[in-house]
Amino acid sequence: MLIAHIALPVPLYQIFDYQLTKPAQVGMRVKVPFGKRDVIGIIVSIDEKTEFDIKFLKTITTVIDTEPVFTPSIWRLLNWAASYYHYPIGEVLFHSIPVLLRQGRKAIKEDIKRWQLTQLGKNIDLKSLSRTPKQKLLLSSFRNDTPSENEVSSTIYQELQKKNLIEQVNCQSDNIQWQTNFSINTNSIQLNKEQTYAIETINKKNHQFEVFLLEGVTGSGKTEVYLNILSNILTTGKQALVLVPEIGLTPQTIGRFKKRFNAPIDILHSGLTDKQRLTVWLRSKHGENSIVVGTRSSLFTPFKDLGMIIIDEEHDSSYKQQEGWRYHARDLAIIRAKFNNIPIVLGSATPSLETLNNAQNHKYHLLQLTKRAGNAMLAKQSILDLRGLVLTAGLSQPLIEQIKKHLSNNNQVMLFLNRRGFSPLLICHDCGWIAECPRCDKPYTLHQKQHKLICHYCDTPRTVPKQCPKCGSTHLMPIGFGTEQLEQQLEILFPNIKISRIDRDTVSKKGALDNYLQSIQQGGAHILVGTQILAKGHHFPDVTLVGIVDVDGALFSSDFRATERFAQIYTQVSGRAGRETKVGQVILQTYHPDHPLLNILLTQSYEKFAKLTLQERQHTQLPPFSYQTLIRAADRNNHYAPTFLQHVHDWLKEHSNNTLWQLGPMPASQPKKAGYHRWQLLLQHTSRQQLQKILDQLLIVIEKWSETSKVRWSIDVDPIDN
DNA sequence: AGCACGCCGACT
DNA sequence: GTCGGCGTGCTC
Repeated sequence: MLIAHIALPVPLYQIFDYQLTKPAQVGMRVKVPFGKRDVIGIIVSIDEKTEFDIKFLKTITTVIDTEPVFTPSIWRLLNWAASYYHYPIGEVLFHSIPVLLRQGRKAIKEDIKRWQLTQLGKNIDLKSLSRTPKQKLLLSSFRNDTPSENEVSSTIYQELQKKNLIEQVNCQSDNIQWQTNFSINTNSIQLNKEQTYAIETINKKNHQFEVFLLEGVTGSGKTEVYLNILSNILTTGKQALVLVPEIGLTPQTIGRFKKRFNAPIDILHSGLTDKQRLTVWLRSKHGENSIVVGTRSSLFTPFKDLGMIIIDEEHDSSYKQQEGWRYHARDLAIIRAKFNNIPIVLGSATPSLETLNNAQNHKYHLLQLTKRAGNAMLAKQSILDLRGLVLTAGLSQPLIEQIKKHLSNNNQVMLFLNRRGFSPLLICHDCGWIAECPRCDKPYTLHQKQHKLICHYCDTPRTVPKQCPKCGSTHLMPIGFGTEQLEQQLEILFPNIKISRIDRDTVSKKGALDNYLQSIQQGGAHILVGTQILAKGHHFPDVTLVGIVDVDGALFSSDFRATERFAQIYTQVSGRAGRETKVGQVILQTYHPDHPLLNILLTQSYEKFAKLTLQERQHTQLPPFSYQTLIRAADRNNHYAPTFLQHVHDWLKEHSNNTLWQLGPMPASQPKKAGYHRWQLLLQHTSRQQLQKILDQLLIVIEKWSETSKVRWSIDVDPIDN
């Protein structure tokens, strides 16, 4: 009797066995009875053995697929990933496929429907449609055999169909290979020596696994290098995968890709419907597109013949999934490239220290672009000592004077403040009561325009109280400042200047960011206020002054990666100030003007900072010189979670002969969230393999403990705490 | 994760 | 008297 071992979309480190009576292969989806319900599963292996009592085996209801949903290399990747991240294989497999496939939809392209003229439509006099000009235009375009696409609303089509002038017919999905018509639209951009060298080096080795780190300062032409190496891959008929950070999908960059290659390019962005996602997935699997550009989860797109992976802005933390299966898309992409034996290019102006370390050890091939295009000059950078100065919404008088100066030259000013809202605190002036989120025990942030208090930890809003609930006083004061207040102050200080605030609150509406960008691109005096969103990716050619309103928050954080993140943001930002003809200026406001990090960044470079910080990490045995895993646990009574983690700690201590460092159990960086008390235990080891082995054993025992079910626990391999 | 079973509190 | 709260246990 054949027995199929099935992974199910449940959070269990377990495979379920079923009788298999129909032909099927590993990697296919099946429908099976599971408890009282029917679920979709994926066949992980087929043989004749089972650990389970064979009498009680249920039988697979249906085999959904006619071929495996996973390509061999994705299959290998996902199995590797499930074991590396210690996450249930069922969840991993299901996470990686489009939603519609998870729900059991057939993995085949739907018949492509096409509109065509009916006999009546061919012969009817166009004049009869003169009262409906749009229908007339559409009909005549059909007659001229130039059906204009998207522009026409679907209702026009339906009207014509009602009049029996056009009809829908099925047509064979056109199987035209893009390779046959492939061409490259070369452009006139003159490559510099460094670019040429990078391109040649990568092209020389583009048939085998190798990790390239393309370290290119802002404006040094990384995209042009990408386009050139992609040309080379596409010319051989292979496909390519390009990963970009979450907000990095700028229309300009995508436009450049589409312009350059006469081949289908698919973009996976958050605005797609499930159906569109499935279509891209299928196209890619069947080799019908040349390039897929997308964010983190696009990593799991199957390809018929993948030839290269590019990770743009590889240091960006949005590549790390922060809930559920906490994988790192950059790290997994490297594994994927290795399994596929293809090159992978990591691009960044400010590589992560992990990646730089690998480059220094010659595990990665380092290629540098140090020249800014068109001889753009580096910005003047200076520290503004805030001690003893009077501030208005965080702005010192000297900074305000500088803003004035730049605006009067018809230039633009960018101000960074990594804090949304009006003020991060609302306090009662008479009794000191603080408005706190009861679920998180953290102060609410006041959002004045929305007339709401919003908890920035769990996102729950509430109305702003008119009175202090403790003493009844009506004197409630906002303390501290965020982008909203900064914007408001700037409107008072510069009444005739355009001001755009760009943060999560203002760009959440669809198209809002595009509108802002457009208005900014038009040029002229303009102040941009924003959080980190502003730092990423966009080109603001007329910005000549960048002000970092509050750097101290980043310098004195308990997270050992905070300085790295600050250095990255700072470097990216200062790289954006000024262009060919205009010298830029960057001003940092701080109460700690002598902080060594600031001085290294100002007088030297990100690279120098990175080298020094890596040395420090080596001395303190922090990543990348050791490997970490975070075990989290949460409960409602603040008792089960810490005791559970204490047991984990004790068990590990007993079973790891002192080579394992443990920190905790301790309250998580956000000790209470959405009604749950959160605890964590940090594990650190100098050997990745050893740590993996310990985790393997740990999981087996954790699963057996009865107290485990009393907590919500999770495991985070290579954590990046936010 | 679902889903059922099971045992205690406040309601048409 | 029941409806429903969520604690507990199980799923081949």
